[in-house]
Amino acid sequence: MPYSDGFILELGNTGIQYSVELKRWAQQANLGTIVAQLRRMPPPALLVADYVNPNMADRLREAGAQFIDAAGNAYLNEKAFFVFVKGNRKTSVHASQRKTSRAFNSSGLKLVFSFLTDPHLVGETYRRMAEASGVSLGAIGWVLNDLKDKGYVREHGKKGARSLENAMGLLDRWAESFPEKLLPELGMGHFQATSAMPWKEIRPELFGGCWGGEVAVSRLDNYLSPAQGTIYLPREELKNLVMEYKLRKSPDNSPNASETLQINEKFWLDELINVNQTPGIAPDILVYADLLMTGDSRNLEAAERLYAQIKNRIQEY
DNA sequence: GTACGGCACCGAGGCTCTTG
DNA sequence: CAAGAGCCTCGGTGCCGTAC
Repeated sequence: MPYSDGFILELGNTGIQYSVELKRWAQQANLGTIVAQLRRMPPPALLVADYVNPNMADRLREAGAQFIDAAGNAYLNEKAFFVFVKGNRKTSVHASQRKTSRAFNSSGLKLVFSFLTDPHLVGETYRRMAEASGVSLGAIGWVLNDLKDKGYVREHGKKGARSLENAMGLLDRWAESFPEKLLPELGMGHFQATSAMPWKEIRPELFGGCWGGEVAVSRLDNYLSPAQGTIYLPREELKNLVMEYKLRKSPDNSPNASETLQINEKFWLDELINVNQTPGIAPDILVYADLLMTGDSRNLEAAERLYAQIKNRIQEY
């Protein structure tokens, strides 16, 4: 039985009806996204995945997110029953084979990012999209066809005018794939700042960059005081920023101390995307993805408020 | 003629399997 | 268990057919 955006599953004869979110894989990086999606569904909500690893199982349980997977792992916690199973191995039989999805690979994610930042771009030509997103012309067609298949882009009229459909659903898919497929390509390393709260001193906008994550949301939304800084910066500016603020390279596995900065490549172009963004602050959807990725409960709350703002912005189109 | 979208080919990178 | 080879997937380049 479908509801607006998913399915209802009734469990045996218990009379309990779950809203179901289907995930092909459930990796740690996606924890925040998954929990946020489940919270938005009519309770009780259930994650159905092909495989949940033991670490992920613990974290989902801590977050109160119920799940079952194809390898026999589960966390179900309703008044009538309690089930927690973890540690069953993934097998090739259980894992559904990965279907290649052009729309949510790194080039697709860049293009979708441009669409969500400026929905008008969907109606432009392939060449304009390529220019604005930094994705090659040849890749645009693949991504658009995939988006059409999945129902996120619709063409209408003889002229083939395009528009975004279910933009918030697209945002969910984007925020979910971003940490896994695009972010690993962007990381330029962790750096140690000289002060304990480097975001008070460092101004990435002087180098064409901006703050993401907690620092960004703290400036959009007074509620959250940042604990960790993420900067998006053009790759060629890294040396200049490091020299200006006397940053030291620290190991990638270093603890999340407040003076530790994560610096990522800024993959979009301000001039080409029509962004109504605050200077020095990353586009809202990127901040949203950054917050979800942490899985931290205060960040999830901030992300929910940001989600509402993004929804208003996109619906104005 | 020009701008547009589709498509085929190619190179790079990553993953997996096998062998020592 | 480690290292190397091979395969597969993905994204980019560039060309071609078409429509205006």
